[in-house]
Parts: sequence; C-alpha cells; structure tokens
Amino acid sequence: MQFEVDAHRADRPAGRIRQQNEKLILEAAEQEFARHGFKGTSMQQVADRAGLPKANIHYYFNNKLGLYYAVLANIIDLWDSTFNELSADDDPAVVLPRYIATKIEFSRKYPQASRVFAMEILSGGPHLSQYFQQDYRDWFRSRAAVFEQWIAAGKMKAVDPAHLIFLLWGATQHYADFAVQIEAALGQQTLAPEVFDTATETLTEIILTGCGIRR
Amino acid sequence: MQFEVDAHRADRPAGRIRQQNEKLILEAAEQEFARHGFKGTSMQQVADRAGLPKANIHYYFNNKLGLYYAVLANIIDLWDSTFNELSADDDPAVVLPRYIATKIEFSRKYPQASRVFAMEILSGGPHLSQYFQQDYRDWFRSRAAVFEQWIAAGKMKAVDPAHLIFLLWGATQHYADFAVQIEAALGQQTLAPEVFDTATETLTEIILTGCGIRR
DNA sequence: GTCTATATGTGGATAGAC
DNA sequence: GTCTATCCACATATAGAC
Repeated sequence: MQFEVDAHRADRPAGRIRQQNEKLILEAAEQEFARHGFKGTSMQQVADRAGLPKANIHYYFNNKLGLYYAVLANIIDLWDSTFNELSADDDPAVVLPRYIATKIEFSRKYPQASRVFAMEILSGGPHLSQYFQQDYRDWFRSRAAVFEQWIAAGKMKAVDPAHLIFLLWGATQHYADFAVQIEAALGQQTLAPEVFDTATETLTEIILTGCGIRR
Repeated sequence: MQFEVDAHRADRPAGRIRQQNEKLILEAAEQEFARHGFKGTSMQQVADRAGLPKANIHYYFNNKLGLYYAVLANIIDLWDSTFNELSADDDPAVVLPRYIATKIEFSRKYPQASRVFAMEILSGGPHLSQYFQQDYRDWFRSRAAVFEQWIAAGKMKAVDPAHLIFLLWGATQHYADFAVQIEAALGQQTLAPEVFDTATETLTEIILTGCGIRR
C-alpha cells in the first residue's frame, strides 16, 4: 500500500528552517482539512493557523492540492502500519484485543488525522483513487484471509471476515470522527481518558465473545 | 429532540410550484452538502444540480445557511424516529436485531443524509449546537437506561450501555459514510444489496452473542 | 414567480521588492 | 528565504426587468 505524493511537493533542498516550517504548515493544514475538507479549506486559514504569510505556504507546497496530498500521505503511512501486523499464526485471543486497543489509541492520539481521512472518503475519495486500486482490494483480501484461517483452525466462529473488519474499523474510528456527538451524549467538553479505556474494554469484550474467541 | 429551523427558511405561502421546487432544491443540496460539507458547497453547484437559476435558490431559502438548516432538519427528523422505539419492556433478543436491521437499511436507503450528518459532526458540529444541548444528554441517558434495565433483568450481559450504543451507531453508519472504501475493498462499483444483508447478519450475530443475548 | 445582471467580497496563485 | 501587493476567477447575495 504505497501512496506516491512527492511529485506535488515543491522540490527544493531540505534545510533546517524548511523542515521546521513544513511541519508547522502540515499540522495547521491537518487541522483545517479535518474541519472543512479539501474544498472548504482556504490557504488563508492554513496560513493564519500556521502563523505565516499565505505566500509561504505556496513556496513550500506548490499549490493547495500538493499540500493536501502531503497531509493525506502522512495519514496513510500511519494507517497501514497497524493492520499489517495481524498474521494467521497468531492467536486471535491475543492479537485482536491488541488491535482494538491500538485503533482506539489512534482515535485518541490522532483524531484530526482520522477526520481528514473520513472527510476524504465522504467526499467520494477523489484524491485517493490511486490508493483504492486493485492493489487495495488484494491487500484487503489478504487481510481477510487471516481471519478465514483462524476460522478454519477453529480459533474463532465462522463470521464474515470482511464485515468483521468493517465492524472493527467503524466502531473504533467512531471515537475520533464523531467525538463531538459522543461528548454531547456523555456531557463532557472533551473526552476523558477513561472514556477511551472503557471503549476499548467494551468493544473487546463484545467482539471477542461475539466471535467465539472468549466465552 | 427538536430542531427548530423555520426561522431560516423564507416565509411565504406554500403553493404547488413552491413545494415542488423546494423539494428539488433540498435534494440537490443534500447531494452537494454530503460531498463537500457546508463551506465546500457553492450555491451555484446546488442550482446547477437542481436545474434552476441560482437566484431562485435564494428566493426559496433566504441564504446558504437557511438552506443548510433545512437539509439538516430533514435528516434529524429521520434519525430520531427509530431509536426512540426501544423500551425496557421489550425483549432485546427481538428488538435489537430489528434496530440493527433498521439502521443498516437507513445506510442503504439514505446514504447522503448520513453523510451530511457525518460531515457536520466532523466539522465540529457548529450548526447543531442547539441540538446537542442538555436535552440531548438527557435523551441519551434515557436511552442508555433501557439497556441498564435489560441488564438488571438478566436479559443481557453487563456491558457499558453508552459504548454499546456507540458501537451500534458506528458499525451501522459506517456502511453509508465509508461506502467508497468498502466498495474498493470488496471490488464493487456500488455496494450490492447482498452486502447490506450480510452486514446485518454479521453485526447482529456478533453483537447479540457478544452481549450474551444469544449463545 | 423567474431570471439576468451586477455589487462586493474572498478564493488560489504569483510577481517582485527585500 | 520571506512577505507585500496584486491578478483574476468565483463566492454569496441582491436589484430590478420581465
């Protein structure tokens, strides 16, 4: 799962100042893109948040699309790393709880990243077309195959692997993407750490029991 | 759970032509807001999709915000109706599968509505502040109380009710909001009806077993 | 009720002084 | 490398003819 993007970034030597400013801009851009999506975000907003003149954003990233791709690439890198760790040799009773905990931890630590990705998908994923290629389907099938082997080995009940994966994704990312609604429901201004802990416990309990891994 | 909005809509008599055009505009607006969010959507796009001149949109809905509130209000009406049907007297083994099926059916029939709501939440919910008031928290607690009574009555295992609700929401809405990713993973251009059927079965099986309602 | 024309602001992007 | 000034396209919104 690669996501080529450097073509859109300005091609200049990478000095100290450059690295520092790029980081500043990328963080500001992630915030803005998470709230307003690609079309809804203005370069001026990004510049204001980064504390730099608008022209500097264009100096470091050729254009708005280049900036957006750079933000997306960071997120995808972050994403793919975890899910590839599951293997058929593992015991699902050990690695599934770990996976759920990791995903919830992502929602806690990088909510903005999760939201940028969610916004892009909601928009129809026009900037992820090369990411969602045949390769992606193959990758997904190989991940689903792990669950099939666990089922064949009697390590878990025969549930549809694809939909189990969607359940894992949907339930965990919900804590980042819908944080505002959860905050309103629980009457908290920002989600307390315990919320994420209880979420992990509850999800783990229900899913592992539901898949016949625990009883 | 009320969501007052008529103040933002143009206040004129409701003739036949008006009703027809308003419906046309609201449907077009829902499509556009679902893809680009509030800030990212232009009145021109809405007008083009509705097949009307831009000025007519302003004639029927005073301004962009009024149009957006009208779209949001439709969605919220649709939303609240289902979840209120769960009651402590019911048998969760009967009504929970029905609730899951209804929510998945919503994702199938009204994906755009789900996405407009998701976009709004991702944006920080600035236009739902009056909806996410104290009332909302009280409403949520009363819904969670139903699960607590089921637990007290020995009808299900003691899982955290709030997080069970978030699981139900997150897992079901995922099929509308992340349809593009699911399509890519399954190698389908648009999700086949069987996908939603299998989703319902799999979710029902895992969650009911996970909650000790089935074994 | 409908639609053209337009007023006024903000969008992305760049030229060019420093 | 940095930032002001500016170009031009497009945004929301409205005036006013029909």
